[in-house]
Amino acid sequence: MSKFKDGVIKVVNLIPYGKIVSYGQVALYLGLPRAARQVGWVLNGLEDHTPLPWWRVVNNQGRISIKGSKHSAEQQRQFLLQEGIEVSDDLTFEIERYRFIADGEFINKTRLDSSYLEMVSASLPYSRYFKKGL
DNA sequence: GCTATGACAAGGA
DNA sequence: CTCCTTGCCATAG
Repeated sequence: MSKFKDGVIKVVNLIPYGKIVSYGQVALYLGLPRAARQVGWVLNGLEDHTPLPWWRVVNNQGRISIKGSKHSAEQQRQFLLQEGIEVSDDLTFEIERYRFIADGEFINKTRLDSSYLEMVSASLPYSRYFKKGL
């Protein structure tokens, strides 16, 4: 198990029921703001028995962009619908309505160092994924 | 070490 | 809105 893969699993497991995050967000919470593609790569390679709410990770444009073989986009849509997330037939949805925003408790559990948080909180594109108070 | 490969993201046409 | 391009970076070969 690589550190990156462990991190992805850890973060995704912290996403609450009924909430979603983008691949880029997961990468951001891992300390690697531009590693969104790798997050998808890891999820694609998960073993079937790995307990993980992988369906809560979606494309930042508000659509399901899964391409894996073991799970279909429609399957992910069904999982999301079960959690009360309104996903249209064309696999799109209002992402900002359901997006998870990192709060204090989440930050503690992810154990990100303060310097990184400070840097990322000052960056306009990234700060919106963290709650204001931090 | 080097190249190819993505369940991505953001910006432009 | 839909393409298309460029930037990205952890892994697999």
